[in-house]
Amino acid sequence: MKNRELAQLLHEMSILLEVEGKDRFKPRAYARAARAVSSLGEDIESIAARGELTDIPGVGKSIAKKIEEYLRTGRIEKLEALREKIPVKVAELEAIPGVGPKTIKTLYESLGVTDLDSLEAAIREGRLKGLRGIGTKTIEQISEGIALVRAGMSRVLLSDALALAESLVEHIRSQVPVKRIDIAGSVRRRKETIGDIDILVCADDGEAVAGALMNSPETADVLVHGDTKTSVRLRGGTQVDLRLLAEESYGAGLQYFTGSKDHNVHLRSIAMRKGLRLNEYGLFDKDRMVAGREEQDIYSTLGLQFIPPELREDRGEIEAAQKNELPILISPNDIKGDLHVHTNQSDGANTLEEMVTAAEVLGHEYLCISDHSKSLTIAGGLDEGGLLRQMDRIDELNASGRWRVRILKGIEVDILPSGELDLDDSVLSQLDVVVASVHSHLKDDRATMTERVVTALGNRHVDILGHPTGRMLLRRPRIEIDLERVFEAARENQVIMELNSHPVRLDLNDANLRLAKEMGLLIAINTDSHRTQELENLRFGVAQARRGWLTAEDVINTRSVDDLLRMMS
DNA sequence: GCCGTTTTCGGCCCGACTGTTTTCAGTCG
Repeated sequence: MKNRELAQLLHEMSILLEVEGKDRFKPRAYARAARAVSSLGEDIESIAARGELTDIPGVGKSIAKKIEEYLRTGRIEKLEALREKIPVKVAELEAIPGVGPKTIKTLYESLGVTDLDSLEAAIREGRLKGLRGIGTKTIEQISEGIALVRAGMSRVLLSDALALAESLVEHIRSQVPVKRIDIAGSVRRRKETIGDIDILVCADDGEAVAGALMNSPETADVLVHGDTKTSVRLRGGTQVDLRLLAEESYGAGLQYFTGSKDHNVHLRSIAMRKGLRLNEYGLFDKDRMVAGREEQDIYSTLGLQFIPPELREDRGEIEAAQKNELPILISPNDIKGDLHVHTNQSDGANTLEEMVTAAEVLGHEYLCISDHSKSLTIAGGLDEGGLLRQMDRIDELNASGRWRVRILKGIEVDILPSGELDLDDSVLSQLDVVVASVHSHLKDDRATMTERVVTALGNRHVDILGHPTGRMLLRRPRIEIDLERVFEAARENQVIMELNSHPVRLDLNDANLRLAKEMGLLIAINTDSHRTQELENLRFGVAQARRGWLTAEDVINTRSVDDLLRMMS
């Protein structure tokens, strides 16, 4: 996938153009194109091959040409020229909170600052003093910002952000009476990683609410404190924005601060076309508010279905809502069982019995035990003999009547570098569910890895491809693989794609899921649990599935155990 | 540079907060 790199290049162009300062709107056009490219569900190369680059919103003739140039040569001449003219390390400087294009321009033109080191030197030598628009406060803020960037202040996992946000909401509730309080922003949209946390409140004593946040045990610093907005930094480095909203504007604020930015811009353009004005205080006809108290009123007044937060990325959800064609998204209650969990027979922490008991408490109808296979020695993978003994044990437990949960026999079998599976077909054929996964030789090149996985999918015993891209959020990138090729092979062989619910994996991602669905594939939402508590991670998998536009129909483990086994046989 | 149920030209989201300004510019979301 070259999408990410291309998006970065387009973004860099937008900043450099802004520093150049010739045109006020060209930088915005490049920024928009960069965002559009980064949220594509498909390889940019495939779109280019079909000649459909200008179908991407924000990409016109000129940017399409530059994309083609990049795909052909790996470079964009115009960007190279800009870099030559303005040799600034945009990504480094832009990461400093409070530093944007204009500041970068000033620092570069007046002081020759091009990166963190030269900026730090300029501060040390006192050369920032006296620059127009930069006073002692700003210098201090930049100094602290440099330290934050150096410390690698980064995004956090959705699971961590959600836990923090929920505990802050509880803290505020316990301190101050509130009429309404909600988590908004990317946490509400359930993005896989989170930059900062947004909390919205309607309360009689707004100052007390802000105080509760500023004094919370998690709070390290107060960044901003005004009448309607307070921002703090938590001990872990995560920023929290608290906004106080009036009751009659609460829905409009919730809509506005949930985002995404692109969704809101698009929504506002629809309002404009209807002669209305939309902002965080409401939807207005001249000065008269026509919606604002409830979020759904904003959408209905604009002639739209209510759009679930997980879809609000301006990836077609607004057009679908206009036509009344939004999918009925899967919900946690639709899930009837988990098809990928480990026990202490391989690298899990709990016994088979403990895992089944925990699944029963969650109300699962079935649980498939799928420990690792023998080549994954570090995880204590099972060989054929060990697996057969586990299967006998499962038969005994199912027969014992101790649980309502039906235990299914499975394995997470390694896909070897050759594309062969790690266990003999004669044993695999006796299992209910075979999950096949790549755990080794993760650095195979794209062609090799694609061939390897496609070969594995050709084994008739494989039911599910486990964590198909192998990525670990904030830790390691996805494997190099042609997903479309893999999806085609999966369709031919009737293999199901896993949506691994572990908060670090969430693999497939939202865009991949949508592509898989469009290509007619079924998805299994599994937890890959290694301990009983992780069975509850289904919550994150379902959220990701919703971001991928999936309905209950698209997901195999919304089926009863009989239907499930029939579909996988 | 992009885009169009007002437009192929003339617009381009908008408000809060901060700092450095004596009336506003820059950043952020």
